[in-house]
Amino acid sequence: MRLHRLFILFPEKKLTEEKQREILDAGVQAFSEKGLEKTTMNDIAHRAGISVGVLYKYYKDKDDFFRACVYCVVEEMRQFLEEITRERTKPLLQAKALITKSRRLAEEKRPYFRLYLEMARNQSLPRELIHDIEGYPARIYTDAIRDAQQRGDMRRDLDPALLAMCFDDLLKMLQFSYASPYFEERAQVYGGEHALEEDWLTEGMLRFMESAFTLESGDIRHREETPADAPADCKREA
Amino acid sequence: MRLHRLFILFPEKKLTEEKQREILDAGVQAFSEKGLEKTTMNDIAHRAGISVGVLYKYYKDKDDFFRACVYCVVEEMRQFLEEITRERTKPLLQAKALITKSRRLAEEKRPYFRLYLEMARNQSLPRELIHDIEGYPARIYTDAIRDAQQRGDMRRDLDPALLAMCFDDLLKMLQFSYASPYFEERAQVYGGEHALEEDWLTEGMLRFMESAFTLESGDIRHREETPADAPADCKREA
Amino acid sequence: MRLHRLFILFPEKKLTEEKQREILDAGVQAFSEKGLEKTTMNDIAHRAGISVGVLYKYYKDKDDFFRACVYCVVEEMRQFLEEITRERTKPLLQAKALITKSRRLAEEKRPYFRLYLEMARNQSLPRELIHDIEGYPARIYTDAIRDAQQRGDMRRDLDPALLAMCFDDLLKMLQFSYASPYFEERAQVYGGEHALEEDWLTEGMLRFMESAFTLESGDIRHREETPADAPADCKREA
Amino acid sequence: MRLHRLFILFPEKKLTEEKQREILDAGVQAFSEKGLEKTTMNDIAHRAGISVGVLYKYYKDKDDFFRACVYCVVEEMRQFLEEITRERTKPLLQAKALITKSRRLAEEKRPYFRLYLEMARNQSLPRELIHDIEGYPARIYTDAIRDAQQRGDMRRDLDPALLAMCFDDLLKMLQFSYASPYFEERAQVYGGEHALEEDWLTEGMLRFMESAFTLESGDIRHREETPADAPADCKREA
DNA sequence: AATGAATGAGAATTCATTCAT
DNA sequence: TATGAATGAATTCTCATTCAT
Repeated sequence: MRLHRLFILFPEKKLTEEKQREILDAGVQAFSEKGLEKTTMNDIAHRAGISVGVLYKYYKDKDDFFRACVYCVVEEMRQFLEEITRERTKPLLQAKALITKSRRLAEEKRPYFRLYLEMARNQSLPRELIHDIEGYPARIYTDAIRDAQQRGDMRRDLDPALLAMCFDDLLKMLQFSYASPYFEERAQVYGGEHALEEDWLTEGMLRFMESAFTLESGDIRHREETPADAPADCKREA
Repeated sequence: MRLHRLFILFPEKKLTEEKQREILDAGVQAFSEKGLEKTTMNDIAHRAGISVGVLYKYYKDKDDFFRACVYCVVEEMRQFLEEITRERTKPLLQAKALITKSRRLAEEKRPYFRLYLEMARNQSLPRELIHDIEGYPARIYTDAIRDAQQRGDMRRDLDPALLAMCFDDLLKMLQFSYASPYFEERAQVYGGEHALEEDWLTEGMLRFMESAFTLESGDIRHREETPADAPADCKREA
Repeated sequence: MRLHRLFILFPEKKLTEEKQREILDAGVQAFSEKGLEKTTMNDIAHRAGISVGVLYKYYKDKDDFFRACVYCVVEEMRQFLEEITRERTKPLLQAKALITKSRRLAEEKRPYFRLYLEMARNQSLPRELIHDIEGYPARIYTDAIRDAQQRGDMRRDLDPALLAMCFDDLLKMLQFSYASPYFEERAQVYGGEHALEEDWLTEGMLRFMESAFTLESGDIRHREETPADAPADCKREA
Repeated sequence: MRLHRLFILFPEKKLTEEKQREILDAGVQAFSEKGLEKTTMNDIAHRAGISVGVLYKYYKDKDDFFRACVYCVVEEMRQFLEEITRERTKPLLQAKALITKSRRLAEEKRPYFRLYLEMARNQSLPRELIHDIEGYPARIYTDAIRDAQQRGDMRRDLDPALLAMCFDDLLKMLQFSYASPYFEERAQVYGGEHALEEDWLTEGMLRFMESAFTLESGDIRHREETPADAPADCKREA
């Protein structure tokens, strides 16, 4: 009621909400571009079209603001993960969707993933925050994998939590490859100039995972020694 | 490389070579502890037992010194990799050794891996440096994998370079888990309190890789649906 | 004075008069606690339960408001002095009352005296303001002393204005001792832990003044040399 | 020895000592002119002909520097007091010298006494510092007074510590009158335009003290009531 | 060649004051 | 008229870099 009246009297107050968003976006952008320390509060204020004073009205200090940006990004990622896992298809299909869409997300929202790296190196991050951030995907992945193991869709010779971590390891590195200049370059060291432009990385990793998470040692079939001619689709110039 | 050059510049001072080492060590330590920006040149000079003036005699500026530290670490890692791959055992055995010893290395030389993370976020790293750094392991891994594929020891349905990258992805995340506070905590989110102390992570990842890199989709064997009782070795307390 | 003017400006709002009082009280409190510069306009507004805008409606700027607070305090002190000197008893009795009641006033209204100190250090105080503030007590004291001199109740060998000033000097220091943390501590340096709690300071100063303002050099009586045993009432534990 | 060699090798090092002095002087000057908060570190650096960096090399922060200035002033005052009390003349003569020379000191070194006022209002002064500052004069005065009481040169009806405090009260106000614009003006309110230029204040207070500290109530002599004509030397225009 | 004091640009943060609502 | 969000100048403090000794 009261809120509604306020909304009518000061419809601009809604701008504040929007402005908040704008400010955080400016922060994420700036931090991901230049890093925590090289980004100045003035820079952020300028990008957001506000004065530093506003920044300090909403946030205690630079670190507080940085953490808010991290939360913002983490929340976005959680939503991304939620959306994909909402539709209760087979875990393997979900994983497939996750990988494919991660690539697009990482390309579109590079700052988000760079901010992740920026955060990961922060020495003063409270334990709880880390659990907050990693807990959700950890649970989602582990549960899905346990589920798949029970259905017989996934290898059962390993702790589901470990498989979940390996999955996230690979997914994270994939995302970094599309978001961080360093890991981008690294991907090209491995996959050549077009490693990221074409489907080399995404498709390749997808296919790697498909069997890596499905087959267990016991599934091994005897293979007769074969000569150097590998199948066409796995060849590539050095 | 750099070290060699310096040695030539001041050949009369055998101490210089040693001192250089000390200075770089101080740098690696400091940078990995506090990050590039939070580390001061005075701090480094103090740790190395020299004056800032010396620092600026050997290195153009802070960034130049940081890069030298990175080189130093990379060089160390290269040697580590070289040592392990020198003895021409089977690639799979080498991988095994790499993983097991990586853990120990990461624990003993945490600064090295933290410096890697610190470096990876640096936006102003020249392409060439990245190729320099990642090129060596990329080549080693890819060659070894191609080799193994030809012998039939490794799945052939994927580009060796891609498999190499996946391998390095997992290895890197493993190393980070033992070296970076953030990834340490993350490992515990997945594997519980003792994820790092016991062999949960190292052993688990090793076993994951064993089949992940060996089996290909075609190897799939029909498995009869099994009930909820997973094999003992994949169970874990909640 | 000022208060009167404001009352005329907003005569329709009886509340304003009261609010004014509240605002000034908030100011006096804040300024005396944290000093002129460390007190913020927001702080004052918050204490007074108003918005900064109001502050700037009534007062040109922070300095103007500070001066208003000073006036307020000075006015209060003037009333205090007026009340005591209204009843036309002997000057010496008035002085006695002044000292005794000053102590109570200083303890109850510490902010008033601290604000005095805060004001006394202000370099940009207009001459007139100082004359305004000190003129009233100066006149009262001087007149009373001149009066007492004529009656023979006070030493006549000195200018009544000078005696008045000495009296005010001692009175001020007494007040500071009960109101300012620094002078409080100083009193304890002289009189020990309980200098202020018991009557050491007040009573002592009263007795000091009694003869100091009464006797003149000519009154000197020959005193035979006496040994170390001072009279009981001047002894004190170490 | 070593110090001597250093002195010869780097005679400029002595400049540092001198520079220290210059810096503190600049600080005392600035703080006493504009107050603790209104004085900026840049201002001080500028006055001292150095850069802010130097200030922060020698002193932790502004507050630390302020305290150093206070110590510097206090030390100076202690020396002043020491010099005067060194020659073991009669306490009353020492008091006389103290008052006379205080005036000159206060006029020459106004900043010192203004800094005292600036310090006295500081809320965060540690107890110990206050005891440090006030302890020395308190002891000197109290001892001298006790001594004089035993000789019969001073009134014995009061605690020597209390008399000491009254003496210091009057001395401090005298000093303030010559050093602080506010108390200067106040002195003129009492003593007229030339209160400070001529000897009205100094001489008057001296004569006031002479008997105030000498005579005790018991010394009172009966005085016959006298008419309004006070002695010439105590008259003054209003 | 080594030292480390000095420099001063630059960053974080505060707060008096304004002004749109 | 009252509000209090927004502004941005000013201040403290840091630290890469220089240079006289």
